[in-house]
Amino acid sequence: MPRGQIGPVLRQLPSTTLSFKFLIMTRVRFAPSPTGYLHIGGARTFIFNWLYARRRGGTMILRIDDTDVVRNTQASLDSIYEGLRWLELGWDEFYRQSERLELHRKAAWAIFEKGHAYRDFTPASEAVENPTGPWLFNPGMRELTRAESDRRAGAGEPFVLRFRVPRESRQEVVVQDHVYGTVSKATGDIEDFALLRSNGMPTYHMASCADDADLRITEILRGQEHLANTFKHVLIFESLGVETPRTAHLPLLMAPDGAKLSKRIHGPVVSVTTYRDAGFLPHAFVNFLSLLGWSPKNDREKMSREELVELFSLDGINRSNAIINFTAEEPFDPKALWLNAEHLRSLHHAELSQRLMPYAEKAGFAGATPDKLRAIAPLIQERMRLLGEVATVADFFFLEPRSYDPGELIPQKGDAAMAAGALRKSKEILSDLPAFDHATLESALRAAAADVKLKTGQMFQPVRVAVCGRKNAPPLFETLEALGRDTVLARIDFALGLL
RNA sequence: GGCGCUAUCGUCUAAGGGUUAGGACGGAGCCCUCUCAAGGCUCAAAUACGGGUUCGAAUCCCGUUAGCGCUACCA
Repeated sequence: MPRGQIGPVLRQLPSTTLSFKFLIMTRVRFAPSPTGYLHIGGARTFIFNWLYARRRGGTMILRIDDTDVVRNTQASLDSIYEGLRWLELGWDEFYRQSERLELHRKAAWAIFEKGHAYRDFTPASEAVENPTGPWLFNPGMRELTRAESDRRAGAGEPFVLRFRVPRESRQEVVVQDHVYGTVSKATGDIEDFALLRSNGMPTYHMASCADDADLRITEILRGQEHLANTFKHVLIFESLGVETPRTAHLPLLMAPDGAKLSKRIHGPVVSVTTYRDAGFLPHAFVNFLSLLGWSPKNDREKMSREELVELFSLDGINRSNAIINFTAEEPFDPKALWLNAEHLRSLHHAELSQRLMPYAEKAGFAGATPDKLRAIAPLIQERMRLLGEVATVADFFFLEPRSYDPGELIPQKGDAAMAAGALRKSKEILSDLPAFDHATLESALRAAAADVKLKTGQMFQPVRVAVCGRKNAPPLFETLEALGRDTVLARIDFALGLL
């Protein structure tokens, strides 16, 4: 069983007595069903729950809602763990609904015993549709006497256990949602939903409510798609005789076309692992998602995990859906990219190089070590938006530039002779320099440029291209220093051979 | 179809009766500069529509339109 580590924020909180904690302790849960990969909407729901739990000094629970045996897959479960672990947030308690079925069934039959549920023997194939309004219940089943119901069940006839939604008088089910305020629905518009399937498995509604009650969940933060379900849940909680947890429904994350995010339609961009593989920093990703549907209301954008915890409040959650921007060419929201770049820039060189290692290896940088990456970290840190971009930003530190266009060596308003002249002069100067640090290099090369009457740009470009294989690169002198004299001279020789 | 929810720059959002409707990303331009970045400055860009209420509406009310969700023995 995977364990989430408890974040440092919780450990910093003052400890309270057990009984005091028990009374006010906030308990929230993220309850994915393992029927697909972890997508960014799910990740955001997890993050909001986590932030709320940490803010309140409460408990974050991961509960796998796996009551749909037909659609559950191990691959999906693995993908959820993988995605959540990458977030580096952790969780405090873990449950699987499939291990708690007896609890759910007991709750369902308790509702039945109270007369708030009934057996429906209508075969699934005979379900009737109501073209003019909503389907509410199958005919003849609500009225079955208890004796008749018991007899048919005893005879082995399959049935679904349904909640008996009150229909005698007009009633309203009222929900006080933290985000959407007072929302109500007439019982006349709520169908007799299922509690137990004919195979004896609890439905989502039943399992979810029974577990929320048993786990003493205090607040439910979940996607807005569940807002309409909440009326059913209130009915269940009331029938169970327990208090309904307070709900806060989150506005949904949508695709740029306003449609629901879907892997089938929108591709891998909706999967959390895509962000990881591209080189997002977990806390930058958390920061980005936290800003979708929530605002600290003080114009803060870049926030550390600790700042997010400190600032998080249910009051800052919006009611309208948020669009996450991506295109076929650019799979990541520009703001996500910007935030990641911001967080990348504030990393210590040691941590940056550590985080860079796997991406350097993936890029095939043979000599890449944490030490070497650390040495070049200051040169590439503000030139990357994603860790994966190390492949294109730092290539020449590890691989010999050989395939560039020799024309690139020729500076503005110059010719091959000028480029060759600049390179020869540089080679001469660089060979004799007593030291090879960037300050020495800079003054020497500037003096050399004046010496041969070249503008600095005309002098430096040939060297830069010879050494980096392209015109756009990190600062020249620091780069030369990092590469070392032998490599630099060899590359200048190679370039001279191209001219 | 029925029910529920939502509507501020392209996107994320702030303002909850009185603001030149603010910020950020992205875009454009300028500056800095050995290139690229980063940074600094500037510009363009929004209250869906129609009615009310009010001295005054992005803000409150009604309607329209649009979008989203629920309407399963999925979650």
